[in-house]
Amino acid sequence: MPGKKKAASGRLTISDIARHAGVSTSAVSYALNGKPGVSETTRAHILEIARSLDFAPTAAARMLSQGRSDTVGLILRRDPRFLANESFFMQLIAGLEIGLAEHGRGLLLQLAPDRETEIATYRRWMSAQRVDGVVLVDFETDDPRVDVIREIGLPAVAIGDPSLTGDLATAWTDDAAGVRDAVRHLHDLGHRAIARVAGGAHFAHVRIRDEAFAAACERLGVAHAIRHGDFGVELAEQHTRELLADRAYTALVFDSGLTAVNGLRVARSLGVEVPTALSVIGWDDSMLTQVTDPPISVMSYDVVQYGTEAARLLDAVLSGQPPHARLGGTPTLHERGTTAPPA
Amino acid sequence: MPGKKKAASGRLTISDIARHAGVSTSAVSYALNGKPGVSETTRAHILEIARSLDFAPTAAARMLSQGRSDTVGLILRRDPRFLANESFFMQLIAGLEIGLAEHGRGLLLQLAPDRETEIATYRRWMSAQRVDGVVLVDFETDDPRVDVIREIGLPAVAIGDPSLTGDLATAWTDDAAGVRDAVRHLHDLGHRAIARVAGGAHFAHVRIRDEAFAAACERLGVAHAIRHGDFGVELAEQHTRELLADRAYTALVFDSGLTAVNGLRVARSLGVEVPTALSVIGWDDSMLTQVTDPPISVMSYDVVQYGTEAARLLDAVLSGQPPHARLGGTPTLHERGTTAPPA
DNA sequence: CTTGCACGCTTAAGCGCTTAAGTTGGGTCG
DNA sequence: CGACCCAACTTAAGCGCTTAAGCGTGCAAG
Repeated sequence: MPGKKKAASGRLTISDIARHAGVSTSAVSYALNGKPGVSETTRAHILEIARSLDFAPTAAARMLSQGRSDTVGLILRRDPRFLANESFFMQLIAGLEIGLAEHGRGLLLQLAPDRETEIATYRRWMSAQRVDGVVLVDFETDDPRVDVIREIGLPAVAIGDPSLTGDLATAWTDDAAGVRDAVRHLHDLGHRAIARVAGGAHFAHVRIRDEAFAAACERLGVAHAIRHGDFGVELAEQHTRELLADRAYTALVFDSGLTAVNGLRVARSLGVEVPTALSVIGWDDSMLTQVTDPPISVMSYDVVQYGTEAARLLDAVLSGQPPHARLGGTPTLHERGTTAPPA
Repeated sequence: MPGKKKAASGRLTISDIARHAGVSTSAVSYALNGKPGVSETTRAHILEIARSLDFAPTAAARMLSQGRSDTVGLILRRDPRFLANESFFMQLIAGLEIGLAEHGRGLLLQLAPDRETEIATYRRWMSAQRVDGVVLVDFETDDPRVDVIREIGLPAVAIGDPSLTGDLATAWTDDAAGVRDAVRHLHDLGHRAIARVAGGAHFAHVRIRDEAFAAACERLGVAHAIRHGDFGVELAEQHTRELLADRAYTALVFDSGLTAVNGLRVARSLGVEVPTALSVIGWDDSMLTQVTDPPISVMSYDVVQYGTEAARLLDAVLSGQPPHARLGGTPTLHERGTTAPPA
């Protein structure tokens, strides 16, 4: 009988495996971690025993001695009920998971009510070594997190435009190119007056789209207007009504799927037919924009893939590579039922 | 000058604090954890130093010596692109966070492609002590996880109907009561033939709603039918078309918000006016059902609150209380624009 | 004036791993 | 044939915390 000392009081440890295999704990450690120090036959023997006993090394002990937690943190700083409407984050999380899984890392998720709490949590995570790195989302202009993250030296990858993320490693999408495409397409259809119903102006990606939109319109000689809201439907609805009041614009470009759907409804309630009297383009592909009648033409890219790229970038940072920017996707126009030549 | 021995090579530890305060590390530990063993003045002194140095004890070291990880695991076993459409999960996660935060616990999130991977992850988490407990969602009839969780002794809280979760602590919503309400309301309006466009039949909550629906209809002498899909729009659309083909039913009750929205569109495309010729009720409140024209009447409850209750229940389990069931909410009908007396 | 004991603190052991630094024993080479 | 070396292990220290046990001290009770 193998066990002779400890009566297996509680949980399986590396020394239980060592005893069963008749070797020292360090041999087991070497074997388990694929490091040199044991012969191949011994290694196989140890692995077999570990497998048969369903052994997995205690995470905390590894963390403590290796100084790594194999965990990556993500803080979402939005109202929960809002978040739920943004399929973006769920897809992003899914993508992150895929990328993180490649190195066996887990994702620690946290919701924060405000910026201060978010930053305090990064500090706490850093000093407690709770995570090896973090993923930052929702960048604003002059985002305070850039400095904080550098100050505390927390490895991070930013999801946002490189113009906002300072010296952080950044996964980005070329929103500007997407906006240019949308405007060009509408122009090609014959539209000469296009308005943009945007999200919160403090979001940097909104500003970037704003600029690209204005620039593209001007280059093509298209009349244009921008209204800023907060990604909620109330403000977007108000802006849509205003923009539609004098029928000055023949196309509306929205900053989300939700606001586009709402805009479609508002237009119809005003007696404005889509797409014959008005073209509508939304942002971000989701079921939401596909179940309307007609289904909404949207700018979109593969968010899951984007998340995976971000995770890989973080992995590069964690393995010591200098931070750099990586393109995670370029939005393209998916034409469905809400884009057509103006009346 | 305080520091005299260690030149603070790397990270701040409890002994740095001890040195600064002129006490032993155990005194610091007692002080930090609010335990007896130090005088109040010493405690205040230590806390002040820790605060000023922005010290937080290394998570791994605490975990190792305490045998707890202060982390709770959640595995979502759904297609990412599907998940994104279910605002339910984001709201649930938000609620869980709120409840977990009450005891400083974090949420480790994982996506699993299939049941086997999910179960394997629970085993791994358990033997690695990666989490203190888990939250289980998406129960099926004869769910294999009930036995596995008991077998490995992983503390858990189930989110689902108590009839499915065996001896697990369970947070549930009284879906049956909600369905009864919906049927009664439609009956009161004058409807005498109601159909239900349901989600996947292997989901237990779908079965529970099925039974409550059939029972309620029979008690009231209402003709009824049920079609099972998969929570996707394709099947739901097909079923909606079939059910509407001979105008046998004057009301349709859907199992989600998405399918209800889609159903609304399908009805309209068939020339069936809502709510004059057809009443529609959806499930789960979300922006989605509010931006349609007319906005959809839904059965819903506070999912965030539900999540918080679940987290508190898990806390009870973790503190040794025997598992029990806790009602997290009862869906009620939010009447909006898609319910009216039949023509 | 002793005994006792509660208080406030320190000492030291231990949580379960990793890994640098030995320690063998067999093969190689001069 | 002895010196040497390398592969294959073991020993032991250390990661940073918690906590049981120990140890003076001061004060109340006997």
